[in-house]
Amino acid sequence: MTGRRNPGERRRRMIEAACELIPEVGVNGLTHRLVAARAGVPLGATTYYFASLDDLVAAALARAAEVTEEGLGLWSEELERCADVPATLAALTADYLRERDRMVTWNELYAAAAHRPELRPLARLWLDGLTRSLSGYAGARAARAAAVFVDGALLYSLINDEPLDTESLERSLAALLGMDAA
Amino acid sequence: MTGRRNPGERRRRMIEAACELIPEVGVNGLTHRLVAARAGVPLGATTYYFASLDDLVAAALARAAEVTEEGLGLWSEELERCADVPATLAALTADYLRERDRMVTWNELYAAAAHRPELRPLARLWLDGLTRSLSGYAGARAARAAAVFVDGALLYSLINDEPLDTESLERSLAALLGMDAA
DNA sequence: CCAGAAGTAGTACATTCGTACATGTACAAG
DNA sequence: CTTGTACATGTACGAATGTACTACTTCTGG
Repeated sequence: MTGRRNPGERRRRMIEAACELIPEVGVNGLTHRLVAARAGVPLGATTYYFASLDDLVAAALARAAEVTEEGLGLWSEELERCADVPATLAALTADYLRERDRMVTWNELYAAAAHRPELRPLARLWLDGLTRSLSGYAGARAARAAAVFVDGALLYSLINDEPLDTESLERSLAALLGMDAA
Repeated sequence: MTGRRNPGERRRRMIEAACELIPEVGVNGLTHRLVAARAGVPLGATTYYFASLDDLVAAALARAAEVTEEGLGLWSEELERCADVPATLAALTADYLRERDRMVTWNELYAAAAHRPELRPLARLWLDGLTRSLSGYAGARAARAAAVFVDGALLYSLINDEPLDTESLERSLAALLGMDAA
């Protein structure tokens, strides 16, 4: 059923292969041949299913954004039923920062979006979504500030062997989310 | 005097050209020919002065880091003689965020460092330096948290047309820097 | 003045790339 | 069965790239 003749599956495999490759070689390191080899499809398939390499890259980044949005839904649920929002958010962030491939992929998306404006809405999904999730527990400014801090922590984890510890995250997020009260 | 025969000058010009090009085409978009054309030198000069393209890129990123470090010195001085640290830091950051080319270049460095560990010390200069500067006004944790937030704001400015406003920055930084007191 | 080193510049080459294309295969509709 | 259409695949090609190389010029130390 998932054999040769299966357009949807093939397309999905190539996007998945591209997603795997982005953390390894970067967005600009992607090539048709690399994706084809990883996906186990002939070179021609990559041009048959994607009008250009940019399209393939965009599809892969869109898929990565989709995965991130799913994760965001889980965060929302977790935050909703927890007692201590800053502590829970800190714990979620700490776990997240350990998934290095996701961090690298997301930063690649940021870098790509900096050069290609059409990718910016995609890049904004995470920060805007997190801000919206946090809006239930703090003012608009505080929610956005906390989201910005989480993104800063992402960047930090990229270039430091040890990401920020959970306690630092918790204290910082508590300070930011509570800043309207002060 | 700065005419044909002037090795130091030529090297400097090529590095400067590479720095100019990074915000335009990205680190991975750099080529010998692009740098040579921008610097106004023949192609051969780029391989005569740099063992490989990676060396050229590394030299350009090192130069960008040098410029950033100089800017950091100015921040330190400004913070030292000001009355309100969070407000001053917020104002400095707001100005900084408007220099889009610098933001893009710095994010390119982060992305490059994520893939090439030897660049990480370079990428850490800014965040570590800022943390050190702020250590005079808050605890180690708070100083680092504020620096991380500033980096988050950098990322935010990359993908949003309007960077964070000064007031948001000030409130957030005040909350983070004062979090030990709470 | 005169080697040899250092710098300059143009060109060549193997490789890799994105993409086009010709050919072949499977399958649904008539 | 025939035919048209979507899918599959191998190959080809022009363009661009990193780098090596050769010839030439300028400078420096003896």
